[in-house]
Amino acid sequence: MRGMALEHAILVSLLEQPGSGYELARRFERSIGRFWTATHQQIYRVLKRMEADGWVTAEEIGQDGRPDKRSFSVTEPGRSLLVEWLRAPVQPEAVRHELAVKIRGAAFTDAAGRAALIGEVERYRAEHEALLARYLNGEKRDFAEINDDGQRLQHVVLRGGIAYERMLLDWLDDVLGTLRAL
Amino acid sequence: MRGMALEHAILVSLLEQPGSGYELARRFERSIGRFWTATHQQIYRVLKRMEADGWVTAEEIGQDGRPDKRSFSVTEPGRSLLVEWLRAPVQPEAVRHELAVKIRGAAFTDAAGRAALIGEVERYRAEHEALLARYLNGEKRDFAEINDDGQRLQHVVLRGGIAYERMLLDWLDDVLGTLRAL
DNA sequence: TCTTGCTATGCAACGAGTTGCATAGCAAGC
DNA sequence: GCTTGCTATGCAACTCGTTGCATAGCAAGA
Repeated sequence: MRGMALEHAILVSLLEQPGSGYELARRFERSIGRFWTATHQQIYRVLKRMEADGWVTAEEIGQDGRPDKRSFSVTEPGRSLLVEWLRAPVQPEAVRHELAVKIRGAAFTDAAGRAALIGEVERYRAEHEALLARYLNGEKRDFAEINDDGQRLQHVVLRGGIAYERMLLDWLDDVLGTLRAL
Repeated sequence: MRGMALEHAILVSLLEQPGSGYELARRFERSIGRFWTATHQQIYRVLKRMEADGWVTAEEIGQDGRPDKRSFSVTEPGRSLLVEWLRAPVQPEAVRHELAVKIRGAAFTDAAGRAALIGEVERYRAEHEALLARYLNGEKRDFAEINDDGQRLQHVVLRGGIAYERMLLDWLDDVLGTLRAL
């Protein structure tokens, strides 16, 4: 019961909306992926274990014109496991900020190397600018009117993503200024 | 040459200042740990591999009154490996934000569960408030006067940490407001 | 004297995450 | 007709990170 965190993200996602492994993988590429990444291989593997443990059940759904799928729902034991986990302390996150390592590493390269890094930071910045635009777009689309608590909670998490991206863009400008002034 | 990222963080740290595995582990608890976490077991294991690959060399240092240590420095091949890596694109980070999962999970628990989560968020907030205070303190201590490029780069990374913590505290207030209003 | 804590190093087992590959049917465009 | 791409599922091998444990000397305080 240590790591086992993908399980919880899957339980939340399936409680919000039952679905197949494939559908889950797509959600992890979109909304859930903002705060928890996972590949389809990982999801199928964990889903199988969760099914064996009785936290989720699958329903076979025959589709015409495309392969059958197995739609998963959360069982009562699964739900109470999640509720229990919600009460547990938040574990300190494992930080892994590659760009920060590169920036400190810039002290040990030459002018050409620093110029290349500046280019990389600019590219990275453009990516995150586009990401912020997508978030803001999604916010307008999905949260124009708020109807229930689930939506309110999804919205506050999205606001976190937006705040993060804005902070990041400001900091990247600071980084670019610093690198250019060396 | 895929993940292999702890290696780079170690190279940067050893270029900034040679040191033993133990000293590195302490640095990863402090400054480097702000953007890259690693345990001493991991560090020793990787250091051994890096030594075998010729990226670092060790010098035995006998100390009186405490165990001998092996102080590591970066070799020329190690340095050029780092410089090469600096030019490579920044990989997209694997996000893993447990608190966000819990917040969305709060939709599926009762009032008591939500109250417990609020308590957890408050505790988490207090932790990060203390962390911000430490960062600001370290900034005053270490960057009152700036003498070289290395310091300038370390400072901009620290400013990133400070900006992150400020953003996080604001967002946690938003989260607490949202949870209390449910 | 005994215990706690710090420096200093490391092994072994396990669990989680990544990468590459494989299958299979159907739809859409060239 | 052929290729590309999407839905849908999964295995196998590997690497990375975590956890628990072990050793050993010295310092400081109860």
